[in-house]
Amino acid sequence: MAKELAKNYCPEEFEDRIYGEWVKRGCFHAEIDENKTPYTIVIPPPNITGQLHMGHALDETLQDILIRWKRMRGYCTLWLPGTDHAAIATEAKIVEAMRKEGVTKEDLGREGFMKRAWEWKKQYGGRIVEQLKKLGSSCDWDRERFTMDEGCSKAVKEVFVKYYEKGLIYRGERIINWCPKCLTSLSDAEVEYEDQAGHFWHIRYQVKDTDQYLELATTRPETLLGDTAVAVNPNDERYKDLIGKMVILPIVHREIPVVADDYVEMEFGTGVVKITPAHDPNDFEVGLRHDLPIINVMTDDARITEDYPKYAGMDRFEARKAIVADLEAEGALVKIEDYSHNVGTCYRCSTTVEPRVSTQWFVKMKPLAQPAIDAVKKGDTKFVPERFDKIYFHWLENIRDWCISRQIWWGHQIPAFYCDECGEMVVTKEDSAVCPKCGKAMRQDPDTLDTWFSSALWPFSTLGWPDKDAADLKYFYPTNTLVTGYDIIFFWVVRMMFSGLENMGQVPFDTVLIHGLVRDAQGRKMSKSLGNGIDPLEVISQYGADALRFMLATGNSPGNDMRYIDDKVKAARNFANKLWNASRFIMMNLPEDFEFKGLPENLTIEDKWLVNKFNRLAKEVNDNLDKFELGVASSKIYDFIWDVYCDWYIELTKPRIQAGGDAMASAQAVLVWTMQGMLKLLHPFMPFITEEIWQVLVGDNSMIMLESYPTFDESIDFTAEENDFEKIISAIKAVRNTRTELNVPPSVKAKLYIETADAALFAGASAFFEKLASASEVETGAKFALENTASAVTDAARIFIPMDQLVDKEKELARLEKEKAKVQKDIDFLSGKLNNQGFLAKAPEQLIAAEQAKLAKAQEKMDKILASMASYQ
RNA sequence: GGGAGCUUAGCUCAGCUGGGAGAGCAUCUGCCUUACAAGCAGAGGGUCACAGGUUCGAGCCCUGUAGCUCCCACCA
Repeated sequence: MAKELAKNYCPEEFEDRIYGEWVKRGCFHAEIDENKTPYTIVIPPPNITGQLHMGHALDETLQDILIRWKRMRGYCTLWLPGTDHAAIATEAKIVEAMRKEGVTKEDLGREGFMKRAWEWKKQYGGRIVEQLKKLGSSCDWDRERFTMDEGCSKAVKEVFVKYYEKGLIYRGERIINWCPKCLTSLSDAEVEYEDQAGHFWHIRYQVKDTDQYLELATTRPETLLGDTAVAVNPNDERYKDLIGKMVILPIVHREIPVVADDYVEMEFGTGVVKITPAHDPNDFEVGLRHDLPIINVMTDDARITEDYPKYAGMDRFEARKAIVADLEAEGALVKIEDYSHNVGTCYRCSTTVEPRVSTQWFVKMKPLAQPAIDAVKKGDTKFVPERFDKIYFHWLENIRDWCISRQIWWGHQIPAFYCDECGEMVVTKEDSAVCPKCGKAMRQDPDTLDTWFSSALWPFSTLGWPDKDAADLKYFYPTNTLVTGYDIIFFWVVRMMFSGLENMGQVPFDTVLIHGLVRDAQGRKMSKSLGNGIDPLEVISQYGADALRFMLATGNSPGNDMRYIDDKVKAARNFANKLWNASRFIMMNLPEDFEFKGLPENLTIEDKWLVNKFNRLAKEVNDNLDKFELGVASSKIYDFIWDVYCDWYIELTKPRIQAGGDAMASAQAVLVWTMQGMLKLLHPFMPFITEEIWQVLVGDNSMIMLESYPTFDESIDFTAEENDFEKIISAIKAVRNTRTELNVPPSVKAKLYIETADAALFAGASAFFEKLASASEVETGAKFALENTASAVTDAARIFIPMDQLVDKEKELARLEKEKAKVQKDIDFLSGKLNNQGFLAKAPEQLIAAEQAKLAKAQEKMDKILASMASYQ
């Protein structure tokens, strides 16, 4: 053994070094290999503004596990990394930084601002990437991309122009969601609704030339300035005769018509609705149907316009107060009720969204949505867990056109050009345009695209598209697994789906693995405002990346939220420590010149017991990973390493190691063989520690991450030996149990008399009883006539533990009585089942046989207990 | 108003296509046994939210109820 493992498990001493070695040796790089099957994951590109949080940590961990597993399974694996320009979020950050310096966007101008933004990107955009590396992410950094890099920008233009030419993109004046703080339009997906306590202001509008009033209720009295009608239901008898009449708008004293529209629910409120087409999406629709004027009463930062001098310059909420006061003064306010309603807020800054009429660019969604629906229905893409396809269908089936233009500068500028001379518009991939009509230089649309427009293309724009012959594109597309949180399905997954289908003619990935949120210990969402976020980097520096990864993978089942609990990471760290020490034990017991030659020929029964269990483990782990049950897989590995290997097998080998010679040599070989297998199985979950141990244990410059993953070996079948050896294990456990219950300290050794039909089996295991069951010596036989001994009973053996001075007859009888009751319960249960005609008639044969075998064992055990009890009578 | 998820040991959660309830932490009892006290050996602890149903058999399938959480939706 050339190198040695450090005495203590200190992940901080090797994780960075190991990562450096992987990178240096190009282990993450995907080289196209036509003899291999590709396996591709594109990373959900984190925002360049972002700092690594627990959500990323979970997302990256799951992806890295899959990638490392597939890589070891011989696939040509590509995990393509990159970052997203995060249009609004980034621009807001830069503007904020500028504000502190007293600089505005306008001061810099568009070009100056963009220059500054790119500098910002250069400075901070790499931060999150460096943080990803801390986790051990095995991304192909040679292929790192950015949504605003040259290739992605080219793809964006290509798609925009293509959609435009196909009539899938249009420009028009619509009511859109407007964020008065970000000063831009938002898509429907970017609006978050929350219940807010508010009021219902009942206001009365006078019917013109009468002393009649129409009472209506509103949650937004300030929009009254822009009212252009009042609506009632056409079937509402109460108001039928008023339809077509005019009412006087209070305060403003404008005359507006009463219109009839089905949209109005008679039962709700007073059955009368004020119609403000410029500031409410429903009212906008009503306005279209009745050809009502649209009066915008607010500026882009949601202040009242100059058209209403009394309120001009007030923001929405101030104006509301002032208008309510004026309504009251005018006698138009009837009453105020408390009312809680849904308010749309900006998903970036949480400001209340203001619906607003403006000219924007839209993607026509219906024709794009259908193929995306069909693809999932056909099973070309599957959600894990499946239930998320319902959410996906529902969203796509009810989708409205996608507003893609944003009134900010940081992003892909819309490739549309206008002629200020003649009003001509041209959409082109070129950087500039000349008016085809009057030959004048054209002005490019100042707006930029929704950040999700470019991320929608991510699975193919990053592989070289629009160059259809790009080698990466041909080899790696469609990608395989997309791993993301359920909160991103609408923003991203659906848009990648229809973009992939429309532009590539194929789904972008075959599986969408959905995970939940990582919450805090109390189950609350981690958030900046609550200050309850846990920094993954701090966790890593305290416990190591492996511990964090293992905790995230193990505590998680697809689609479900999980809580971050420090003790869980600690438990994972302890597990790493256990593995560390187990390998130290092995290495310190290997000779200097040890040469591993695989599994030896002369396996003992306990070796076969172990090998058989390992073989089954390898099968199950692969099966679980195939089904994306990562947490189940990792906990099986955990159990095997801790319970089977450390607590049993290592202890079992100690006598052989002390004995030396061939016994020792074969034990060493089996220890090493299994350790290597376990390290490989665990590697995707805990890449650092497994690599570190591997390199010391195996040496030769080999790397575990490039080894092949263990799979089920059909040629191995030691089931009989495994079952036999289980008899020894239960006997040892029974002896330990008896001794503990009788308060016998481990230091007091006793001779064991083992009465069993498997005398040879037990005789061969005497060293184990000495080592693990405090036996001074062991005698086996078919029958012993001993009195006044304690006894341990299993179905296969009755073990006498003679310790006269220690054994309290009464206590021992009581103990046996307890055990008898337990076994009797088993017998009752099993025989009840086996006497049930229905069960015998309908249960599978195999099960019946298994139950019969269990009953036989229980009965054997009962016989032995009764025999032991009899010896006390 | 629709839809989804959750409800399992004191706590946090697993539990595959239905075949006698599991883990970690916590608790109790012994152990410094020459890899590991970040450990070892033992033990206790659950009417699997509730009520029905299907079945030879239900934590798992069906129906309903309650509580919690989330998503979607144009009742102002």
